[in-house]
Order: sequence, then C-alpha cells, then structure tokens
Amino acid sequence: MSGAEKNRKKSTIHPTVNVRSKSSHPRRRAGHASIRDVAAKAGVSIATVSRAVNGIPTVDPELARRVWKAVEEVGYLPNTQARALVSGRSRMLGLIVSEITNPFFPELVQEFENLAVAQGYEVLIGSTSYDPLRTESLIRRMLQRNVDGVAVMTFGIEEDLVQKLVDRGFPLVFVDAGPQLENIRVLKVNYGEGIRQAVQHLAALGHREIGFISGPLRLRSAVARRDAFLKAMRELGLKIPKQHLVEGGHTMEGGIAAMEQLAALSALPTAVLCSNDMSAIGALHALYRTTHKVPDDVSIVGFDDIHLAQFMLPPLTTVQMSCKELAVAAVDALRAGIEPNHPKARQMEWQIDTRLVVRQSTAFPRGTLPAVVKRAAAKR
Amino acid sequence: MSGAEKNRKKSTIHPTVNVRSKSSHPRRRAGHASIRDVAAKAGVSIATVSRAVNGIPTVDPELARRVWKAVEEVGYLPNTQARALVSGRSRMLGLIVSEITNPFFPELVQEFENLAVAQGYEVLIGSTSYDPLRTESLIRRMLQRNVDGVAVMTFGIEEDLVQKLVDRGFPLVFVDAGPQLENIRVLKVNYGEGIRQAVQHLAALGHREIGFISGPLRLRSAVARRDAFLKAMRELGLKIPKQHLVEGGHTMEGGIAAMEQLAALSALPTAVLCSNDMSAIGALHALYRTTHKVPDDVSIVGFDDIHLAQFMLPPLTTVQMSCKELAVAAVDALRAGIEPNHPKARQMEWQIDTRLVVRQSTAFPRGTLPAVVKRAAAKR
DNA sequence: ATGAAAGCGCTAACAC
DNA sequence: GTGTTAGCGCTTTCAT
Repeated sequence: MSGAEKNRKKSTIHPTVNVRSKSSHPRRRAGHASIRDVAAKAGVSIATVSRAVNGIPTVDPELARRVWKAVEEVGYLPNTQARALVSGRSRMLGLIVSEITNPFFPELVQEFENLAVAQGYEVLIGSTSYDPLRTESLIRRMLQRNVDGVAVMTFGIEEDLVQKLVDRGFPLVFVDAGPQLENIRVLKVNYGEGIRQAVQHLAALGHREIGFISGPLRLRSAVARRDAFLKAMRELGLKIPKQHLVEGGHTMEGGIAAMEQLAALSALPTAVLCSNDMSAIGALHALYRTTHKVPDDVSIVGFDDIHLAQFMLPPLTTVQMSCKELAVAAVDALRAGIEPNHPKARQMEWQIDTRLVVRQSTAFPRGTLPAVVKRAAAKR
Repeated sequence: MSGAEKNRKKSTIHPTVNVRSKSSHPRRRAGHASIRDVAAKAGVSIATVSRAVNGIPTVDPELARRVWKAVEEVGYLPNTQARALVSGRSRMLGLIVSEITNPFFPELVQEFENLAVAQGYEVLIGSTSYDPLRTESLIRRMLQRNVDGVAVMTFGIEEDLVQKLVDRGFPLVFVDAGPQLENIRVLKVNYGEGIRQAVQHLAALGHREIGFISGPLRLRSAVARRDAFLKAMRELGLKIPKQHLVEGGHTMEGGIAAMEQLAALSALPTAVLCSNDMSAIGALHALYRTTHKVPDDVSIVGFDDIHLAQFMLPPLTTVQMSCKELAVAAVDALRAGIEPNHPKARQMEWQIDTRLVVRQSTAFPRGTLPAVVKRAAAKR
C-alpha cells in the first residue's frame, strides 16, 4: 500500500492517502472503476490485482480474496482496450460478409459469433454489399481496431491490400480464394458434390432441359457453383443451350429477373437450379406471377439451405452448405493463424462439404409420368 | 528531430539515430507502423504527426505534407485502441438485437451500421436469442470494450444492470422501454397507427372474425402490438373470442404452430393479423399445408415489412415499421447521449411511425362478395 | 509472493 | 507553430 500513488502526476511531495481514487487526470473515464481503485480498496499493488484477476496461480489466496472482494465492491471491469494495447492482441476477430441482408449470412454470423465468444473472442462484423471499395475500407477499419485476424466470406477485394496484409503476416481466412496467394488460409467448399447430387436427382426424375440461374460472376464462389453445374451436366451427357444459363445476382430481384428471362423462352427448361436460395425464392415468385406451377410445370432447386427454404411454398429442394460447418472452420482457421502454438498452425486448407436436401419443389417434368406411376395408375 | 528517442527504455546514453524505429520493446506490435515511425521518417515530433493526422489547422503546411508522405510510406494506421484509451471514448456503439436470424434485424443492422460508420463510429453487434443472461453478458462485454453507448432493440434485460448503467450516466437507448426509468432515451414506436389501419382495412373488406398471432409476450414490443390490435378491434366494436388470440413467438415455427391452432378451431377466423412478418410467413405455410387458400379462404396481415414480404406467395399485406427510420433515430439518440454538445442532448424520446402496406394476402372474406362486385356481376 | 516501474500508441496541456 | 511530457489502464519484467 505504498507506491501506487507515485504513478500519478508530479504533484505534492506527500501523497498521503487515496488521492488517486477519483483522479487528478482530467481525461479520466467517468464512472468507471480502474485497476487502481481496486488496488486501493484491497490494499495491494496494481500488479497484484492484475495477477489475481488474470488467475495467475502464484498470488497469495488471502490477497486474491481481498482483490476479488474489492473487484465486486467497485464493480471493476478490466478495460479491454488497455489490455489490447499492452499485449498487442485485441482478441477481436473480423468477419466480412457480402450482404448481411441475405439470410444465409446472419445464420453464419450467429454461428461464428457463438463460437468466437465461447473461445474468448469478440467479433467485428462488416457487410460489403459486393463493393470492393467498401471491403477495403472495412478491412482498414478493422485493422485500426486491431483485430487479430479477418475472415472474408466474400470476394472482390483489391489484391494489393491482401498482399500487403499477407506480407505483414496478418492472419487472413478466405472462402474459395482462388489464386496463388500464399499464407492465406482458405475454406474450400466442395460445390461439386452437392451440385452433382442435385443434377443427378433432377436427371433421375426425367429432366433433360435444366437451366441455371447463376450468382454475380465476379464472385469466385458464384463462378465455382456455375462450373460445378456445367461439369455435372457434362458428366451426364446433357446439353446446356446458352440461353438456359442466366445471371441472377444472388438476390430475390435477380432471381425474378432471371426466371422471367427463362420463362420468355420458347421452350422453358423443365427444371432450374439456382446458385443460392434467394434467387430460388425469386424464381418461385416469378413463376407464380406467370402462373406456372412449382413443381408441376417446373422444378426448382436452390443452394445454401437457409432456414427459410423449408418454409417456402412449396418447400424448397436445395443444396445444403452448412453455415455451422463454415463457422467452425473459419474460427478454427483464424485461431490457427493467430495463436503461435495452435495445433493446426501449419494447416492452410479446410474442406467444407455440400449435400442435396430433397423437399417439394422438384418433381417429374411436366407432361410426363414415370413408369411406376403409370403402372400404379393402370392397376385401378 | 530530437526528443523522440528519449521515450524509449533506459538504454544507452547516446541515442544516436533511428534505434527506435524497430523498437527495443519486446511486446511491440509486429509489422505495424506507429506514430513514432512516422515522426522519425518525417523528421518531426510525434505531437506534430498527431496534429497533422487529426487535421489540426495550426500545423505548418510544409510539415503536414512531410507527415502525410511519411504516413503513406510506412503505411501508418492510427491505433484506435490507443486513441480510445487516452480520449476515454472508443467511438464504438453497441447494437443489441433479439435475433439476428430474423430478417428484420439484419436490415436494421445494415442501416444502423451505415449511419454509424458515416458518422465515424464502429458498431459492435450482439444477438440475445431472447435470453436475459446473454443480454447481460453481452452488455458487460460491450462495456469492457468501452463502447460509448448501447442501443437495445429488444427487451428482457435485468433491470439491475440497466439501473447501474443509468446511474453511471452511461448512454442507453431502448425501443419501447416501458417503465419509469429515467435517463434512458427511448424510441417510441407508434404501433397503434399502423395496426389500426390494418384492422380497418380488414373490416372494410368485410371481415368481422379477425384472429391475432402475437409475439412472445415477455417482450414489451409484442405486448404493445397485441394491445394495439385489441384497442383497434374495440374501437370498431368487434369481438375477439379468447381462442382467436394465440402466441406465435415471432418465428416461422411459432407462426405455423399458432396458425395450426387457429385452423383446428370449429370456426377459423376469416382474417389473421400477425405480430411480425416471420409469423405471417409461418401462417402462410401452415395454411398451405392444410390446403387453405390465401387470401381466398383467409386473409393474412404481417408486421415489419421485411424485404422478403413482397416476395411471398402471395405478396404479404403488412404493417410497415421502417428500419431505416429506427436506425436513424437510434444513432441520433445514442449520439445525443454521448456527445455533450449534441443539439438534442436533452431529448429523451424519439417517435417512430408505422403504416399499412396493402399487397395481395388480404381480400374479401370467404363466401362473400361486396356490393360493388355483385352489381358488376349482375350487369353481365 | 509482491511491489516498483517501464511502456503499449496515442492525445493534450504546457512550454517555448 | 512545434516539441516535450504526462498519463489513459493495463501487463510484465525485474528486484526484493
């Protein structure tokens, strides 16, 4: 109970008692107890308070008790900013998504946040609206806030900035990051698997004319989904006329526009696969407006399996990409990059699977009945 | 170009040149340029750098130029944590919502974030999942992160904590905060207006049996909406049998369950008002499963007007509560509480209006045709 | 085991 | 107008 008062100002030669407590410093944060208040109350040094609060085992149990009591009494909350300043680590993670209003992302955000918080991290969220400029300013702001790492769940960012960060050794996690960039951890989504299942499901029902509503093609992930579709079709020997391939922008509006384009064709495909669920919902809506029935007239398949999908009318058949899985991988990858002794510190790739979920927006092509049904009908 | 080196360690008596630049301190943040690096590069003191960077007009233009050049060269980003530490303000706002996966909230979050960022604030987002414990830990975490204020867009929080914060003078903004708490800024939503419009719209169409699917009744806002409905019905002299009032929990699942309950009644109401759009979507789904047609068999009205509402099948008639308006008010109210010289520093209430948006989920009650239609039919 | 003191990066009061 | 310096709240040597 001696030196603590020296930490303050030049001031009087005789720092008698608790002058510190309500501070001489004008900028002192109002109404907030600091470590010094606790130290004074407990009659120990601030170092001991720090140690007690951080659970360092070498503190005398009796002193620890006194410290905790004082903490209680003054309502002390350690100031994370100060901690971050001295430790050089903020225990904040950045999470950048393309469009927070696309329901897939809130689901992702929630999972990510739960995991992060459980592991002692806070999350700074940013939504880019597909704007590279926004993405850049977002990353810049997050860096200023000293986040320990950033997970970018979208693409369209200036490579320069990424390169600079990578050079600096800043932990970065991308989904579907394409190119040669080293030292970036990447979540590789296996689009092929789920999309092949979807195409095969449609083909098995008898569909041969299958259209595709893609996402915005400057997004790597959108391109990857389209390519997976093309590949699956080719594997089955199915043709894709150019006009059956339309861009939908991953929004409901985009889905509507794309479906209208398809519907204007002389021969509307009997089934349409969409690059995400929002486009699929848009497609559903467009078909409703043009009085086409789903799935009787045309089958629709989505991608993502957002919560909403099962509540659509009709419930949407879709390719599931688990945002839980994505979140787990993202947090894991981030920590691998941040914490020097992380068991996966050297791992650079995380695999994410996708799979088909069959609901009621897919059925036999219009005007056809499969053999089994015909046989059943004949029996009557 | 002299004293800056003194800031470091005891060390050598002769701090010849740029020993500081890559630091002697072991905890120095790796790869990140600090204000001292800029000062060294520009040949000025750190104070000048600080002033230049913060746009203080009294700096010599020539020096300012040199500073900015150095900033460019070393890739300097001011450390927000340090700034926050010294200024006692973090320029971070907390935003607490009840359920990030309810599409209304991402829309709100996005608006809020855009506004906040434009005004130089960062946003820390938290989702409570209606859990008071989570809410409390959320607020606690936000306080540790030194947020300048918190907007709570949900209710169910322990009053103790709120009281403590209020006593401390901590800026807090609530939506629909009910009780006597002083020094809390509140966003008063005028549910009555929009809901009265909805009930009158239904009544005008000829509905007399109008059901209501409420939200979770521990939420003030849910109670307020139900009460507004009851009041509007009373004003029109319409009766509400108890079984026409069911709780839906503000989720799709809840909406489905509630609608099923209603559908199981001997006399299903001809119209149902829902406490939010998600319940309404659930109701739509439940009616689809029970092969009731909307709006032919029963009219449905939602609340919130989320983006999705217009894309439902059929497009949802709903009471609009503009999240843009809410966000604007929330940020405004927060800043009023934070900034001592804010023009509205003394204002404690913000009004938010609601209004009906008519789409296609409402129509005449089943089995009825209004006079005009009958006359038109008779003419043929 | 405990305390003193340095210092994280920055701002602002003060001196010149 | 510019530099020096104290200090924001905290962690972490280094002595004791």
